[in-house]
Parts: sequence; C-alpha cells; structure tokens
Amino acid sequence: MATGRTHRPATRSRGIPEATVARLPLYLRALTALSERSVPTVSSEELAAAAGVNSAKLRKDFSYLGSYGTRGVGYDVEYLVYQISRELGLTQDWPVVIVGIGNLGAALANYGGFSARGFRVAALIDADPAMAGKPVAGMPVQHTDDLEKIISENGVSIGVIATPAGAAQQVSERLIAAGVTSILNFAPTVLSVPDGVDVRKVDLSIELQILAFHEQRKAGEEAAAAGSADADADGAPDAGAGAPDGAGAGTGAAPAAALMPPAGRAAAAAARKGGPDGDVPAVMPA
Amino acid sequence: MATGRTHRPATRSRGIPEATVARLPLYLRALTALSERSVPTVSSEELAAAAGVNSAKLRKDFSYLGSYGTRGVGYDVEYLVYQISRELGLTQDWPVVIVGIGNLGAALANYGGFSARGFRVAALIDADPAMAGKPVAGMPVQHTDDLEKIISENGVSIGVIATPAGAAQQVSERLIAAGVTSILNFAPTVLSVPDGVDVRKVDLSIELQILAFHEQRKAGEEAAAAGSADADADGAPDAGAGAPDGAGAGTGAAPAAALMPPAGRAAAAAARKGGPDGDVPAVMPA
DNA sequence: ATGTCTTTGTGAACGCGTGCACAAAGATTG
DNA sequence: CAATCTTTGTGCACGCGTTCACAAAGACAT
Repeated sequence: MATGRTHRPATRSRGIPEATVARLPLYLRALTALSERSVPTVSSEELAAAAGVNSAKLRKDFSYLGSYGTRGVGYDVEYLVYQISRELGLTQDWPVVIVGIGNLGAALANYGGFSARGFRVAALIDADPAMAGKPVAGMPVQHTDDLEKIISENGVSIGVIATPAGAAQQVSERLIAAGVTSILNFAPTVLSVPDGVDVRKVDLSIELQILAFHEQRKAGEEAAAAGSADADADGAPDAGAGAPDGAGAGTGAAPAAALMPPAGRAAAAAARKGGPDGDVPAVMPA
Repeated sequence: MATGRTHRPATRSRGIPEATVARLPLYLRALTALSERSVPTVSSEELAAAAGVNSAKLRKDFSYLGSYGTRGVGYDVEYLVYQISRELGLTQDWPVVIVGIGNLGAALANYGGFSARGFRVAALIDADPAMAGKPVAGMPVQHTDDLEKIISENGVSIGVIATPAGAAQQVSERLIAAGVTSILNFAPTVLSVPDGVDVRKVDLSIELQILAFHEQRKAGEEAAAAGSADADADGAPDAGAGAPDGAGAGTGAAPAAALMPPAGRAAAAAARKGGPDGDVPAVMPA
C-alpha cells in the first residue's frame, strides 16, 4: 500500500473500520433469520430495522465490503450471508479452548451458539485436579498441566478465559506462549498482552454498573422535575471547601450518612473488604 | 468487549460522556484493589496503568467528576472510591431480577460479583413450570406468571434477561410494563423498547465473531508477508473471478470448497438450518 | 424505448472521543 | 521564603464514526 502507485480503490483494501466489523455479526444474524424464512431480498431499510441500526450506516458498512446490492431492489439475502460469513472468517473452523470450568465456564461449554458459527470447543481446561476427567457438556475436563499440549495439537488460536481474576493473567500468558493469538476474557482483570494478540472482554459487573448510573440519573431527573425546589440537585460535585458538596441532593435515597468524604471512607472500605473481587468465587467476573 | 448501548439524544443534563461512564467501573475496580492493599494515594499514571488506559484520558475522565486530585501528589484512593461509587449510584441498593434460569441464568444467579457492588438478586424467574420452586443459588425459582407482582413488590428497576432469543422481546415488554427501566440483555436479539428505557446487551457470539475476523486478518497478513507472490492477498474481497484470496494462510484450514458465492450459498444455508439460533437451546445467546 | 419510481452508494458536514503538551498548583527541600 | 520538582487539569488538534442528503443505477411500467 505504500509502494509508489499501487493505484486501486485503496479504500477498502485493509479498511473496514472496527465499528463496522462489530456490526457485521449483527447483520449476519438478521440475515440468517430472513434466510430461514426464505426471504430472497431485503432493502437496507428493512435490514437496518431488523438489526436495530440506521439504514445509512448499514449501507455504508456494506460499502466497505463491496457493492453487493442492487439499486431499486435491495440485497440478495443468501449472497450477503455468504459474503459476511466469509469476511468474518466464519467459513472456516475455529477450534477454541475454554479455561476455567466454573459456573460460567460450564455454561459457555454448553453454549449451543458456539458450534453454530464455525466455532468448535476443542477442549475444556481447569486447574482443579478434582475436575479433571469430569464430563462437562459431554466432554472431559482436562487439567491445566496439559494446556500447551492441547493448544498445539489442536491448532487452537482462540482462547476463552473464564477463570477467577487472580489466575487470568497467568493463564493468558500460557495461552499466548502456546500459540493463541485471540482471547475472549471473562475474568474481571486487565490483561496485558504483547502486540499482535487481540483481547476482548466481557464484564457483567461493568455493564450493571453502567446501568445503575443511568438509572440513578433518571431518578435524579425525575426528582428534579417533580420537586423543583432544590436547584443544585445532583449538580457538579464541588468538592471545594469543607464538607459542603452537593449535600441537599435529593437524587436517590442517599441519606446524610453517605456524604462526607473523609469520614465515610472507612465505612465504604469496610463494606467492600469482604466482597469477592480480588479473586472471584469461581463463578464469574466481578 | 461487551457491546450494547442505547444512545440518548443528548445527554446535556450533566456532562459525563458515555465513554467516561463506561470506564468508571474500571477505575473503581483498580482503586478497590489499591484500597485493599491500604495504598493511600495514586498518581494518574499508576492508576491508568492498573486500569489499562491512557493517563491523560483518566485525568480528563476524573475532571468531569470534579477536582479530586492534589497536584504533585495524586489522588486519595479512599476518597476517589467513594466519589466514583456515588457517581455510579453504587451507594444505594439495586434489586434486580434474572429472567430465564437456564445454564447462563443459573451462572449469573451464582455470580458473587452481583452483591459485591450494591446489586441484590431479588428474584429468579423462569417460564418452565418444572423449574418453579427449585432452588438455584439458594433461592427458589419463581414462575413467570408472578413477574409483575415480583417487580412491583421489590421495587425492581433493573432486569436481566437470559432467556432464549424467542422469548426476550416479550419478557422485556412485561418487565417494562411492570416498572423496569434498565435491562441487561443476554439474549441474541435486538430489543425494541420505548424511550427512557436503557438496554445494554452482552453477546458472546458477536465477540467471538469479531475475534475470528481479526484472527483471519492476521493469518492473511502473515501469508502475504511470507509468500509475497500474490500482491492482492487478503485484499478487497473480490468474490468475482477465481479463488485467490489468502488461501495458503497457515492458521486455519480453509479449503477451496468455501469460496464461490452462488454455489456455496446452499451449503452455507444448509449448515445453518439446524443450528441453534432462532431460539437458542436454553443456554445462551447465539 | 422512454419515463418513472425505488433503492443503493457515497460525498460532505458534524460531533465525540482521544492524546499531546503545557501552564498552574501544590508539595518539598534548602 | 525562594527554588525546584512532581503531578494535576485542560486547551487544542486530530481522527474516527455517524448521519444527512442526493446523484447514479437499475427495475419496472407503458
């Protein structure tokens, strides 16, 4: 792409924005549903509605893949299914391993959607010797000791980590050393990996916290709309002087007790101490 | 990373960009870890490293909350934990219900991280009569018939949907009608909800597909770098002519069979027919 | 063939998020 | 008290992603 005049649309060679890639699976799902109903073609408008996105965005997304539509008609469902599948690499088989067979790991192992799209669970791995050999989802759990061997023998390049947070980093290092270059991380930790390795994380706790934020905000606006008395309300937390701060904030239920910085600290910390966060109870991300 | 969003027209009410809100839980986790080690203060540099973000970004994020740092020193850990918790609304109790107690639902019910941050599982709900009364995570599963009653009696405003895709939309409607205004959706469907309701979705299948895309791309580049013969390589997906493309990619096994558009269609469609996608085998999103 | 109607593909404007770079603020030392 | 050093808070520029709006392309009817 750098050599002199490699004249070409150049645009879409290596293009395909991340945001677009992230939506392709969404389109694919909607298209698959249409395909099952034997719908021959769809307009960008219809498909966009089914995928829950803007039609212009969808068209632009598809434009990165090439011109697969027919003006005045729409897109050929089957053909598009094929093209997107190919673009995503779903036309080939991807063996994956799941490390950490706790509650979540087991649920993932039983996950039907895995095999549905070219992903094949090649092995289930756990550090607990008691788990070894035990069948989960019709497949015997193997011990961590054999991790490297399993990876190389099966040509695994994608690993799923569902271990407690404390073990995640080490597991990722072993996976990578063994040849894995893509990781789906369910453990509540920031994995540091070398360049060239892709990591995506799924974090339930974070999603819930984000919802809580919006929920609180909604409650605040509601309160503000109702009793429009206190102007400041949840206003900008001016930590300025002494202990003022947005005290009178009627936002939530937040009583007085939870408002002064230096004092409340102890309580806050204490309340969290026992909490499962550092290593998670073998269930899921925290 | 977990996906999902439901953008609001304009969050003009009180700054705090969505992107920042999404990172606050990350900071909170890192801070909590520091707190447990009794570290009194952290610099933006250290905290940023622990959270896996850019330090300038972190400082800017915090600036939206107010000026909680001390120049030349850093941030007071405990104080910051408190402020972020308050901002996220974690100082209050959030009762949540989990609908759909399959493999995943059960794993979520057992999830320790729930209660760790102010979230309390108020009830487990499932449509299967056989599940009713059955204890999961030390709590009896209740039948869908009582959904509305459960929601209102417990003042639930956050619902978690872990049902098969086919039931998700209807469940969401009942939850919303009963008073829920925030939903965490694990079902592989696009939920259409009225304004004012927040939906975040976690979709394992999509994450894996995104990884597969990058994995394929890496394989393509690798092949291109090695045998620099065919210039085009993984370039623009010219479905047209022959069967070039990054075939020789060592990684996978993509044979020739999976390359022609009009022909492969049938196979692709067929392979998917029986696949669990339309309604998911009571395990997880597809 | 010609005209009309539908729908794609995309140029261009806009807004958000990111990261740099630096002045201001405060701690610390002599 | 002055000098120096550390770290925050933020103005600014850049790039990505989203959205609008419309010309071009093709189907379809006459």
